[in-house]
Amino acid sequence: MSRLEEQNPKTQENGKLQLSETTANSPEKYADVGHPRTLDSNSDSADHTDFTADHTNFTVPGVIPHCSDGGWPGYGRAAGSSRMDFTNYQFVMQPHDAQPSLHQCQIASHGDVLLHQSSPLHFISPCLSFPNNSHFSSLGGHWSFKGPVHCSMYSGEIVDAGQSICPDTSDDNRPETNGQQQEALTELMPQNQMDISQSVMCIRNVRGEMVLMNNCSPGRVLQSHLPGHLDYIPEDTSYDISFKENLVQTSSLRKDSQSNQVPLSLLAIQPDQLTSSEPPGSGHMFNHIPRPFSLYQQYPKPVYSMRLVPEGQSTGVVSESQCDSKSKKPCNCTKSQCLKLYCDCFANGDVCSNCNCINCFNNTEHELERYKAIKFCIDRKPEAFRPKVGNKGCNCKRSACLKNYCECFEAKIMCSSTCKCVGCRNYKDSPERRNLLLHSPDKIATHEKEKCPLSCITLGVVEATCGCLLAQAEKAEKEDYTLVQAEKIILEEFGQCLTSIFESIC
DNA sequence: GAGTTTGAAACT
DNA sequence: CAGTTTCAAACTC
Repeated sequence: MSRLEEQNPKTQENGKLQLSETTANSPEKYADVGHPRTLDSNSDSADHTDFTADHTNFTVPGVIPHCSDGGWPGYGRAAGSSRMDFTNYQFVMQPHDAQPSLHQCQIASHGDVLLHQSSPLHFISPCLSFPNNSHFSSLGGHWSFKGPVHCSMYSGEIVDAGQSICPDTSDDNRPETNGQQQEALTELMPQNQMDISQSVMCIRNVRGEMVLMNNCSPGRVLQSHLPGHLDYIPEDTSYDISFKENLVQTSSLRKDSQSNQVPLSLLAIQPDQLTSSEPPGSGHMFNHIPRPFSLYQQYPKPVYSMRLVPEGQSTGVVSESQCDSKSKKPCNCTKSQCLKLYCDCFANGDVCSNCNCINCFNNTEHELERYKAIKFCIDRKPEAFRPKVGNKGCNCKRSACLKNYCECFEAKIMCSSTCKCVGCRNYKDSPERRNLLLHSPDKIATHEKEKCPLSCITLGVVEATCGCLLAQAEKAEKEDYTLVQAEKIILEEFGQCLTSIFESIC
């Protein structure tokens, strides 16, 4: 339930609000903008890439322009919004017939995303080999959404392209369990969906960030033999190396990698806003394991995290601290082996770390068991790892929904019509709730945030808006729009989204 | 820290 | 789907 709903209750029944159906982030609201999202990678549209004569430098018009002022003429400046800061960014490529140089960078250790059949968005992403017969079968040449974008998509669901970085299958250093692991992973993947075990995905997390994730084995070294590899390496960290490495691959969505065309949809990527969950030099910077998503606590550690909102601006959904892995509460499981949803770590897609659990299998040492447990949960309940709060509602009977037993209260949201609670006092005008908050200043701080008018800009709204913008970007690409034309329709779309949001607020 | 309460998850 | 059991977190003392 959105804050708008909370502010516009129709009736109150049995201590529970009956709410208006008109919301800023309702699926219906954006249903008309759920354009089919198809990137026709096979199309031979105009070459958008501008190469210099020596083929050593190129910029990607419409994707990540190399702007002299460090800015970006596209997103971020729309409708008077604060400009997202972009640093100069330039890809450097070698001629295709040049001896490929070697990049080495560690990439994510495992799969990060579990797709399930019920997910509104499915990828179709065959892996294709590079023309140089490299063992990298990278870069699905074609990707598309199987259906229209569901602008009301759940948090953490995949909303954008996934591309593959396929590891060296002859890697002798692969852990012995990898075969089993791959098998388990394969079992996890429904048909017609991309092979997440060998993939890089671009997803949007609950904070409105675009997050690329890949799925390789721990410590695996990716040796890049890309025909168009990156020589330009920022000084800072290898994260950016990884990012660019993958961005180049991700950018090469065409079957014909010689075309060097880059989908306009990659407009969403903002390289200088990358964040990483682990510090440089950690030696295991991407050593994390597959994890589904949840609304609270920790999220899949991104290999590359690209914010869609300017740094420092919250989506109003989850605070930074909530997402900080360091803030993850340790579990105390004793009987579940931390492989059931009783375990908060497991339920949140986290591996146990610094927990007090006993006989824990939710760790990197028991990946196979963990994979199977995840599969089991998803098989039984496809939405098992989806955000629960706001989608399911609580079922409290004795706590009046005013204690942390109540998931809604714990999540600092009011109960909604989706809840099945009895004797609920967790609604807007509840005297008990008000009294409780008055006597708990710490709770006031968090609960009162809900009253912020901007709180209606929920994750759903952000996702819907981003979906609309991406749809326009893809449309522009498909129809061979010029950069100016593309920017125009995207900005117009953004304006319409803002108008819709504004109208919803008012 | 031990015991109790609570509600979600798991099971039947 | 409903009822029961299991489980771990929240809470109380």
